[in-house]
Amino acid sequence: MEKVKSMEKKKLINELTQGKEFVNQLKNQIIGPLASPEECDLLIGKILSTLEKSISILNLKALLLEGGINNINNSTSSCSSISFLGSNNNNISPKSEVFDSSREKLDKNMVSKKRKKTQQWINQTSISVNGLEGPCEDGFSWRKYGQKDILGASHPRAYYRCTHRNTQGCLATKQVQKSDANSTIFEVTYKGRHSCKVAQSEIFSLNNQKRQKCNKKQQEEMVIFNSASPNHNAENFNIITAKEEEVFTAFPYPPAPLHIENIIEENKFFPDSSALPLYLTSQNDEFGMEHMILQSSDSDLTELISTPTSISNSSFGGEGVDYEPEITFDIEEFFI
DNA sequence: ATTATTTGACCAGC
DNA sequence: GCTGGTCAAATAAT
Repeated sequence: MEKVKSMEKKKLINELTQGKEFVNQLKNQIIGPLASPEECDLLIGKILSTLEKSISILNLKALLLEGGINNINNSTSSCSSISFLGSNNNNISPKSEVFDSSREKLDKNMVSKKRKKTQQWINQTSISVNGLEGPCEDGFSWRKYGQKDILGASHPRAYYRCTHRNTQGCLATKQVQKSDANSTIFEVTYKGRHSCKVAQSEIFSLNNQKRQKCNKKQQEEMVIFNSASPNHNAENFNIITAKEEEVFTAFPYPPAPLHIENIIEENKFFPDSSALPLYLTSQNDEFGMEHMILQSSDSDLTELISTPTSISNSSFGGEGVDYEPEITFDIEEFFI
């Protein structure tokens, strides 16, 4: 095990060193009087290749650590700003939903306005919309039922519930709020489980469509990239196939947005993911190194699923899935 | 006509 | 009393 760690560390250092070399060469090309577009293109291809390899090494390590998580977005995605956010809702009561029958206002169909403490789990995610008007589709159909200005927040919070609430009694809700720091990022908090079957089948077909699209795009990009950099065909091909075969859903190539909702949704259909984190955050150390930290809480019912942004609510994790408490993942630790 | 969104009011928790 | 979550009537969109 230690040997493997050492080898991976060497490989990573080697790749990054090469990348640095290529950047220096590119710099000389650009600054120099005889810069040729072909050589610049070649160097850019080399740099991208080394970065891809480095990221792959880090991601594979992360994947191994995550255990059952097979759909964590990678840092090369254009949604890289997405981060798994923690929740402080550990105090949510595990009590089942109980209405006070003494309340006069309650009739057969009326739901009490009383704040419910019955949220069973929360997915808090951030979605980079890359210029789109709103957050990524998550496969469920939602109906907006409220909007509030939140104290200290520059953007209002919108409240959505599942469209099938009335017809199927689906109690899933979500809150969407633009990030204060970056208005192109939406923080989406999911509460409750989807019990609607319509949504689940929609998600399944949506995910299949997205996966097919992604596959097709990957193939197209691969052809384009290979024809642009003939000297690196074999190298690049190896990277691509490794990702597709081993960690396809986690590491789309070329880097493409992977919505957190999809991640949770897919986990919904793969309930054997046994180590889903309650929250996953990223932070930078003094060297700018990004740390991915997976943490879980031993809160009774609150289950946070990481995204930055989207996933299958209802069975995400599902009943019977045990989360190990206080699992912390620091990617730098892998190399110690 | 039906469905979705907006928005002020209500309510519980702190 | 303040804040955040929800309701439901009014309004808009389809």
